[in-house]
Amino acid sequence: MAATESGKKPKRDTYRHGDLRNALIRAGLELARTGGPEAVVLRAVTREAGVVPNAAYRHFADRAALLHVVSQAAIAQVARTMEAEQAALPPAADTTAAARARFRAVGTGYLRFAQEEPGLFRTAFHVPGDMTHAADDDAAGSSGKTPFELLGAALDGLVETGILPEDRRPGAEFLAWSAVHGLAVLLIDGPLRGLHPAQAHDAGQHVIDMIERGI
Amino acid sequence: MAATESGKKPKRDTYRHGDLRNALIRAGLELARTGGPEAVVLRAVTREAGVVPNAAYRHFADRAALLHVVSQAAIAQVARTMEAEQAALPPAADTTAAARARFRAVGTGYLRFAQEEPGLFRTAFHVPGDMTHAADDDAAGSSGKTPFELLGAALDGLVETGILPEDRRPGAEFLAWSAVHGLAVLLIDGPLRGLHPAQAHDAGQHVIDMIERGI
DNA sequence: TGTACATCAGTGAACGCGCGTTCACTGATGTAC
DNA sequence: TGTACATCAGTGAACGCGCGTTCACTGATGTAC
Repeated sequence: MAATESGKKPKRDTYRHGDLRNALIRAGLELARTGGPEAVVLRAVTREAGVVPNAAYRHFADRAALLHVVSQAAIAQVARTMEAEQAALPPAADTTAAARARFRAVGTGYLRFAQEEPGLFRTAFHVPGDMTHAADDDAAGSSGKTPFELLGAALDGLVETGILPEDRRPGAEFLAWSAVHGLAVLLIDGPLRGLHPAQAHDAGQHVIDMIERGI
Repeated sequence: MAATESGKKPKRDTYRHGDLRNALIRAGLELARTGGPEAVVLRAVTREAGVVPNAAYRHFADRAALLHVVSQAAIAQVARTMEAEQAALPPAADTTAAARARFRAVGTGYLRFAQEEPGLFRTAFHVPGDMTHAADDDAAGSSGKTPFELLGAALDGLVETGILPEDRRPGAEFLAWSAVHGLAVLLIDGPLRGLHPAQAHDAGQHVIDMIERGI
């Protein structure tokens, strides 16, 4: 309605876009952020990028290929949040306390991401196996470790410091992951959705307590 | 292509259907069984029931209303599977062992349903709060308890027999549910999908072990 | 037991929608000479 | 430094699809007399 159309959408002055592939991924992340993986709709993504729908086919084979890349980027963000949680840890009294804290930070970071970015979290989990093996390309500035690898490293730390008996180590990833992921789902889509962030944090700490005791 | 169209779909000889509402629910469950909640598509459901699409509007306000009822029915099936798991328990040595076994059966039944009927499981979980409060109508033959109520009763049993200290009881539902539900998701949509049923069962028992120790 | 009539379950046709994907194109860019 | 040309990123138009939902209808059923 405004006279000049107000330039809200990215109007190019060049014929070429120049960075369309990345622009599409960014637009995909933006949509996934709000609406989860099902919101990563090819026509919406290209609209967002200020480009005609079929332009996407210069950079991705089809919608599934685009969504896959967006999903990988979301997974990288999960991993980065987990690493940030560890990096923000205060110095620990001893190596045992440090190992415990690093382990707990893995879960806390995972849950923090789920709470703060439910759409991206669901998108990250959308490609079933991808949290466990590294993405092909390394999104800016992370260690390149997957969430699963971070969890594994933290569990190794528990074993090294004698907190976790060595014979309990095998399969421990899936015990810890189950509990934390389950809470994430209850918080996002389940009966705990809408919980106050502080209460959600408490619930997370209780689940991690349970894991530490029960693992 | 066959001469008589082979009568695969339910051809009515009456003008009226007679039981369309239930037929639509049954068709919805059938579709949900295969494809989860997003497969409960109004046109597919009516097609399955051998009726014209808009006929559904005589019995449901819209697609969402139909899906909600289908979801409730799926929840009732989860509860029934859990109760069946408890009912199949061998006689226990004492009340303590009995309480433990009943508690474990809650989780085992939940996981069994998730593994055997992933589509219905996802449909049951589709309405966020509904596993925790009773459905309006009581689907044939169950106790009418929700999965959440069955879990609560089992936890109460642990407290009564002194297995679970009373001060740990509050909030214990969400610890147990998180762990079991998380495993269910990993088995259905996650990195554990495609696990051999026996291995999946083992994983379930390990998660329940963790809960018992850590709760 | 028989007839008139109101009810309302299911029909038939149509709508507008947004989707993923295809095709032939055009024109800016960067390279070779 | 200047020109010719091949490349290929993005355009424009169109497709067929299945979806949820609406409308005016029709005719079997069950009730009132």
